[in-house]
Amino acid sequence: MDLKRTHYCGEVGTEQIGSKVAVGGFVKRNRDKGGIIFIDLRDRTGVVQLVLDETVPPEAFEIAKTVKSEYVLMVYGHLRRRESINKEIKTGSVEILINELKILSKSKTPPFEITDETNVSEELRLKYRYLDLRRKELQDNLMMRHDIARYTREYFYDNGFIEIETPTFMKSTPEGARDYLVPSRIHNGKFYALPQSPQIYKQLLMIAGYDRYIQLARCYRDEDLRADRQPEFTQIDLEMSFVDVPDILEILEGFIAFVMKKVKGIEVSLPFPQLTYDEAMSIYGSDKPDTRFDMKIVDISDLPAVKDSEFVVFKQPLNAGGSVRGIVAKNSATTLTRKEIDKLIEFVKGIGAKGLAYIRWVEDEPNCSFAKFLKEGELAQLCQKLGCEKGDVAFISADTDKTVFSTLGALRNQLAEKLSLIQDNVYNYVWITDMPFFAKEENGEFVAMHHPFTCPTDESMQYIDSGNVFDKEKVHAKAYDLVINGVELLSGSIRINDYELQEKMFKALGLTEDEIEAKFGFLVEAYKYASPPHGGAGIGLDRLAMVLCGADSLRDVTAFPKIKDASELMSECPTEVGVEQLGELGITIATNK
RNA sequence: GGCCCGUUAGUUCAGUUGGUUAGAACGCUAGCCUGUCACGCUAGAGGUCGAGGGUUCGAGUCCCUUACGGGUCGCCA
Repeated sequence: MDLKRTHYCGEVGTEQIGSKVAVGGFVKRNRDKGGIIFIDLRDRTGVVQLVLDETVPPEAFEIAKTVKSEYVLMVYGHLRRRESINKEIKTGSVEILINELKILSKSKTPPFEITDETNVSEELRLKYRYLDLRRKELQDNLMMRHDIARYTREYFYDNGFIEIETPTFMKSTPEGARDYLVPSRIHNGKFYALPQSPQIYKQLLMIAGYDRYIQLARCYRDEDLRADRQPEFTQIDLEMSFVDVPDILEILEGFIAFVMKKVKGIEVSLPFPQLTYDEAMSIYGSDKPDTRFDMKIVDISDLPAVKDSEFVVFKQPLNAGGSVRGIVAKNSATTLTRKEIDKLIEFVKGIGAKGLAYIRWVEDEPNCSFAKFLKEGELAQLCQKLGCEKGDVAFISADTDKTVFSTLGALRNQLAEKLSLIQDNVYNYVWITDMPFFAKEENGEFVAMHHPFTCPTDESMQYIDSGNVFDKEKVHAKAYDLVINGVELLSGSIRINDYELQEKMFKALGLTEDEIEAKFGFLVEAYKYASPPHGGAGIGLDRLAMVLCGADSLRDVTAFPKIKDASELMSECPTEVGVEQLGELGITIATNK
């Protein structure tokens, strides 16, 4: 059988009129008019119209009558101009007059129609993912993802990076995210871990002198999913020697600009703005601020109306070392009715706030939820400080700094969505630098905010072994995140390349000598053989694709994604395995639900 | 693990204070149709209302439990 195609469906045009063509594809639609039949044939490039009338061979006409949606056809014919042009599709001015038509494969009636626009439930689409993937939207997304991967390699190869594959079976080091474990058959009772990132291996590559490394690395984290979090994902992983923070930011900015130019045709102006972590938190209440809209947080703790207030909601947090801060939603007073504001208050309660004070200024006078605690003129002062004018609504949060920031940060995003403050096709970039090294757990223990190999800033060194526990909160790291439109797209740092400092940091994190030796002994040992200063980053390829495709979920840029409980609706994995298989691994299952 | 939302035909949905035989559109099946392209026309099939229990003379509708899906918090060095 001759299956050789001369063209893709979407690639025939007026230039080929008169020529013989052979195309294959899926039937999008069969419009049988009785004496004339039109079939829309689709492949990954687009759609072309086939036509059969009394001039074509009767066998072909008879077969065409039986053709249904999603059948796979191979057709041969002549390309000709259409009588009436369809401006909606790329190939709308031509059609193929059929000589021969073969049904290569028949299809059951699909559970949903394969259309460009769909409102079918995602559950059904994921169950029949191979059908969903026939749709243009997903094909376009996966093509764009392919382009991103291709230009990523081009950019980094051209900048002297070499691609090296690191193991996906590695030693489990249960710090941070939960590892996916792989049992060993040969070593019963022992386990490999799948990498959460190739972090340690790439550092070893710098010690080995490979200087500039890149890998499109599959990474795995056994944590609960979100729209922007899959248990397995791809990281553009890179590491460079003989660099400090500015050198790495430059290379990374260049990369983003290159991809934006190649994939989206957008010129990006460099360098990107930078905010320290502390600035980002106090201005936007978030370490991944969406800077496409303003709505900055204003600290009003010092105003007499707040500082000297008898309002217990303000008084109590201030006495406990917290603060009172607010944001203003401009021109929102008519949209944000009392009912809407109540909903927003419920929303912030859901994320840990005790409540929310507000000033709503619709008519001549502002309406304030705590007016009875204000003295003459204080409301005007409040409004002035906040920047709240007629037509605006101001929201005020009073609590610990941490809660105030998370409340207003989340509220800010919520308001932007409610008030449609975000334009399409706008990309805003911001570096977040000088991250804290330690994060305090609820039990009071300190863990590494980034990872324990992150180099502290020069100014922080004095606090590391000062012996004062509170100094730990002052230690900042040479770590940076790039945030695009409120999405944390990449994260990186300069690493510690001095084994003595590394041991010190491990100890500051509460690891004993024995634990350090057991978990990271080989890494500490490696650094004893000298290492150039180095650092790097991991760029979320999936998230980059999500942002560039304008998708809301990683599922829309992943061919076969997992759902919330980390299972796959199509194959229904994970599944149980037989006792024999488990026996070989020396595993017995203790509990069955 | 907590909280919130959803589940009615193959699909997307409607379904009034609880009241006769649960509807529509698309899809599907059959027939007709020589310029359609969201083709058109005619006819037709298609439902344990997610599951279980309860209240009631009577439940798609009210209550409880549960399953499944989504969002979010915890979690994600």
